[in-house]
Amino acid sequence: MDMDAFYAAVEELDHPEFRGKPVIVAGPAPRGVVATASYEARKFGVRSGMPTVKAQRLCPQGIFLPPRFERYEEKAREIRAILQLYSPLVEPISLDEAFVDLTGTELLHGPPEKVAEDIHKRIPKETGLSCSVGLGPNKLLAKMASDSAKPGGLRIVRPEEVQSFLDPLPVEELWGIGPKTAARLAEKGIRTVRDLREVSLSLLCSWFGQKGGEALWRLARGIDEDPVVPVREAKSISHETTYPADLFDPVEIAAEVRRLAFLVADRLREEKLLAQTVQIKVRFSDFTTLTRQTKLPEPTDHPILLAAEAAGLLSRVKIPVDQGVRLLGVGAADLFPARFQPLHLFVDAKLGEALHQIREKFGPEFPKFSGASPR
DNA sequence: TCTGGGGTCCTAGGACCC
DNA sequence: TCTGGGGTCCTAGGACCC
Repeated sequence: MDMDAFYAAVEELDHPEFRGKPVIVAGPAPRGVVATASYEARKFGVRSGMPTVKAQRLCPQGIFLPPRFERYEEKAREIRAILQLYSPLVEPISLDEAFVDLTGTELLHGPPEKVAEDIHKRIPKETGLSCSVGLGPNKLLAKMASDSAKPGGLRIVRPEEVQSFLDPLPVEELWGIGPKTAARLAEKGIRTVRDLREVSLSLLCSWFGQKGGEALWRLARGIDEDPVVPVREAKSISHETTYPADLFDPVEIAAEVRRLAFLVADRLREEKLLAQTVQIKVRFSDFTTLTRQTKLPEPTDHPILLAAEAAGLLSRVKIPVDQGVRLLGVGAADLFPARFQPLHLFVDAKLGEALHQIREKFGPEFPKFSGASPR
């Protein structure tokens, strides 16, 4: 199940005066990008991922709105609750998309075809938002079926129809084939799924490696054994910011890294997790991007420890003289449930706890990251 | 036109060990 | 003195998805 132009549709729901107009939910120009464009806006060529400034040029009469994620999350919860009436196996892919495993639900809810129709009618009726639904023998085909039904449709792909459904599609419509892989395939004259299916497994592996080749071979045949998994453990948590203007002051850059590390610490604590790996990401004016990571002796959620590690990683990065810093990011990986109190051998655990409580009470802008604090 | 923020998974090279 | 082959862990980068 995949919601149609979800963020834009929620805005139209909340602002009836916007309905039928080109609504574009986007980060602010000049550096923002389009998150979702309504179908009305798509007529002008506006697409998600497109820089906001370009969307403004293509569609000057567009209604440009900043995202309101909390509101979208509210609607997403309503939608998930509906899906969960039909199966306990609901796997959200994002706020606006989810897999529902209907295996074995027939006695309770009737045949999957009927359930798909039910969901397709019920979600718009109960949430006021349009959705597309795809039914297939596995996740790959359900996903591709719903894509082919957009907007507002329902598509059923039965096992015997799999190849005739996939064959005429361009390879880039396969879930997992992006622009790079599509371009490499096009160089070899492979444009449709049928073309791809005619390439032998061994040739694909010689081009894309063992795993890559096998993945393409299976995609072309609609083979997918991935189970529907209702709850996945997070593998990493991160925060990153693209600055309205590039940063040049090393003191300010370091202060920003510490601020982001504190945000990551907040989230680790909220989710009751400890991290043993700290990562930073730096993107320069020319868009070159690098990452540094390090493994800690023990997992932690301590804001000062995490900030110190992140700052240490930053000190390993040589910022070219002609480059400013466009983006900074801090991430945590190697996550463990915080079942036991971490040892915190070197930094007072009570200080970390106090910082967490201050930020809970007064907000994440505390303490001030002036850039003046020493490293 | 100039490229967000949050993720996942894969590859490749080097260190280290047996 | 110089040498294999395999495995694991760590790090950096890249492709892809929403």
